[in-house]
Amino acid sequence: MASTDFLSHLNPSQRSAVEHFCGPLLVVAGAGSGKTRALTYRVVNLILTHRVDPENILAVTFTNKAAKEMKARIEEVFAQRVALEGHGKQLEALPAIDQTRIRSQVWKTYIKPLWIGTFHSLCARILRFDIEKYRDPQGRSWTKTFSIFDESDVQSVFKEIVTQQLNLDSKKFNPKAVRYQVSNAKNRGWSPEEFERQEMSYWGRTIAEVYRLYQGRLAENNALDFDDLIRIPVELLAQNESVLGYWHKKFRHILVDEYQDTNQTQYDLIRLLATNGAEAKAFTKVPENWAQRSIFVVGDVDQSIYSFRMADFTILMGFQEDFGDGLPDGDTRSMVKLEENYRSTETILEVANQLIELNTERIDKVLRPTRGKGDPIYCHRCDNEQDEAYFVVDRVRQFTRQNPELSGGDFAILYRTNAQSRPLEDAFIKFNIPYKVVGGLRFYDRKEVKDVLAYLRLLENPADTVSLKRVINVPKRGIGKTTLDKLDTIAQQLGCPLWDIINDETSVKTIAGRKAKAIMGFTDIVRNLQAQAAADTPAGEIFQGLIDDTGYVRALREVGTDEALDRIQNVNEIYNAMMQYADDEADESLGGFLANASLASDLDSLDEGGKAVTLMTLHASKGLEFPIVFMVGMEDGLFPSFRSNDDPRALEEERRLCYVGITRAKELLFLSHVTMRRLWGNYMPASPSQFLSELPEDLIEGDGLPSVQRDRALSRINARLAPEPAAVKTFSARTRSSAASKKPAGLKRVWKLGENVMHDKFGVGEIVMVFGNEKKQSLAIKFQQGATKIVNPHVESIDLLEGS
DNA sequence: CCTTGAACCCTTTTT
DNA sequence: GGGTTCAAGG
Repeated sequence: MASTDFLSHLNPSQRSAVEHFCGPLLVVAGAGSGKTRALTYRVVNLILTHRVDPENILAVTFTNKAAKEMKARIEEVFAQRVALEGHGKQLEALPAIDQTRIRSQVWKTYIKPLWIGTFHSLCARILRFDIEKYRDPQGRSWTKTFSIFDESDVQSVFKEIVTQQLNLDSKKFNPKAVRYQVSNAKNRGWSPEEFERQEMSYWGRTIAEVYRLYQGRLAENNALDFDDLIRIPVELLAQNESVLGYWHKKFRHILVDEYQDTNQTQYDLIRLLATNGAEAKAFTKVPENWAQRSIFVVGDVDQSIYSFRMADFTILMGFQEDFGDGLPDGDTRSMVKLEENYRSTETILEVANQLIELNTERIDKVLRPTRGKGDPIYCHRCDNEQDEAYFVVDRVRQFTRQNPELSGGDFAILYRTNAQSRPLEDAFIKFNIPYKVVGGLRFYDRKEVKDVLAYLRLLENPADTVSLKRVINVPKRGIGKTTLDKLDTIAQQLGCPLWDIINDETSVKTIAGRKAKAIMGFTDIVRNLQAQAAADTPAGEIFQGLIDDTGYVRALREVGTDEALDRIQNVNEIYNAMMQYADDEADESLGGFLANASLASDLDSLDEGGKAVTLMTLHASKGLEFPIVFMVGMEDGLFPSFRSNDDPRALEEERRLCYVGITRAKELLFLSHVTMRRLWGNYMPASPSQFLSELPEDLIEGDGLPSVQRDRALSRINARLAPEPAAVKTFSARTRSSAASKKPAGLKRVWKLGENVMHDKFGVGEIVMVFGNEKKQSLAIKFQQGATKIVNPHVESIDLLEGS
């Protein structure tokens, strides 16, 4: 077989994306159009056909999970080839020992040298080589053993600066809001000074000051946050020609997935690497520049859902101008569109297409179905979130009962906010159905895991005072706040890390008096373990020593509660994670493991197709697919979020998020909303999401859309799903008089201020505010019962009262 | 110094 | 409703 036989699995557009060799290429890839396949095969093709050395390839993925999958798929292609060429057989037909040998050989030759990962993990890797060459504008520097602060570390630093160091009014300067501003500034590539220039007010000056102090704090701790992980390489490449030259020369072929979700700094990084520092346009103007080099980006503007962390899809939209030939679609050689969808039924695609067409900021593109029509979308209206959870569980049970080939892993429940998982979890527990929540509390966010990791970080990086403070009295050693404050004050006055103070016997004795012994007990343990770490002892061995010496597990065992035993389990799990990392990456170093752990996310370990039903946010679902998808909580204010109320661009992003959710489904899609939702303890009325009224009615069944006749809905779904007796009876759909009395859609009325109205649930009220335009109105109504509510007249049943 | 209970945020979305 | 933070008492 020719060396390009693997290309036969591709359609013509995919094939032209994969076979493109040098120069720039933008791949506009709709949901489910096989872009992962295109990326994977492109890497294979570069190596096989064009003889590109794997170590010259840089592929940026959006999640660690995607990186892992991509490596696995590339490995699979190569392993099959070696089996065929070397043994004349399919890999599976060979003895197990040969399979293993082939795989490990392929891994070593082709996979390990590839640079595949997220922006964050790849940058962490670059920094572990080169961070010591970096100086920030204040002349500060970091060492290779830098810590990566996670979000909660960062939050606590901000809180300390805002409320203690600067003593600001936390009403006006909410530490979280300030942190968000600083993060945004960093992702735009703004220094504190630049921020001040952009926001010339007391507010702006104050944020800039916090930003300055925060950066100082990071430097003192020899630490970086997630934003710095990208920002510092960018600054380093911009300030150091030889470092830039090295990486530019190394990464000849750059691939970026989910390009619509890159932000300014990430773009700068890619640009610097690709062009050796030149502006994109200037670089492209000289064709020879691209002689042995390419930049290949894949994305879909309609799936841009991360603008809250400064992702900017106009970067993708500018690619043609930037790197490309800028020619129209028919003539361009620097853009390919993948529009054939292999994932979903025609119905699902039609619904998705019609929804997303309401957005104004897009690249024109449709998803063409390749599969059959499929079943209608089913939209259900529930009384409250428990009712909704039971609806979901009910359907899952019925489907799995009637279709033995289905397992829990074929179902996904998607929601807008993490907090929505609770009622769903309760229902799954009650009916004893295995489920898995993605996101929420990460493994690495658990207290006991953070404690152990803080110890480990301290071994690598003694300047990490945040970690030091976390563990100095864990388990309890009688080192309290007073003692710690005394030591900390001195350290700050001397401008040295806290560790340097407590590591000096004399100082400790002077400052801490009778607590000195407790502190020295702690420093002895840490010093001993640090020596091991410095001698490159494998991470696993250090971990064991740590657990023994600190008595961390012993203390938990003494507590003896179920919770404590769980924690011991999680501590053991860290060891497993270390072994796993050492295996996967052939790296036993503590530093490697720690960097990896800081960047790990819950999604990485998600096992699709397992027994457990997956519960997650719509954001987390990007890139995944499931045969059966439930989108719950389709209510105004929740989805779309109330924060997008008066911001059209934010609303478009919510709509894209809805589009992402819909296009996850392969076979069946369920939508649901509730009439009453519990918020901070008390029930609030909720009206159906405006997105529901934006979907094509003729493709949707069920009692959830006011305009859809219930009869038709019930007949179809009930015909397929036999009714469940007993336990599920309490939540089976019951006739709602209000649903039956709904006005037909299309009868749209322009509502005016001051009109008196009758609402079918809340009674008589007066319109006190009108939002939106004639096409899409929402009303603030002050009801006689007292409450004022914002309602959507297109989906709520409202009548005008005579004489108003 | 550590435990207890009241006050107090909170719900966008995440590498 | 629920998890975290902060003050008072042991």
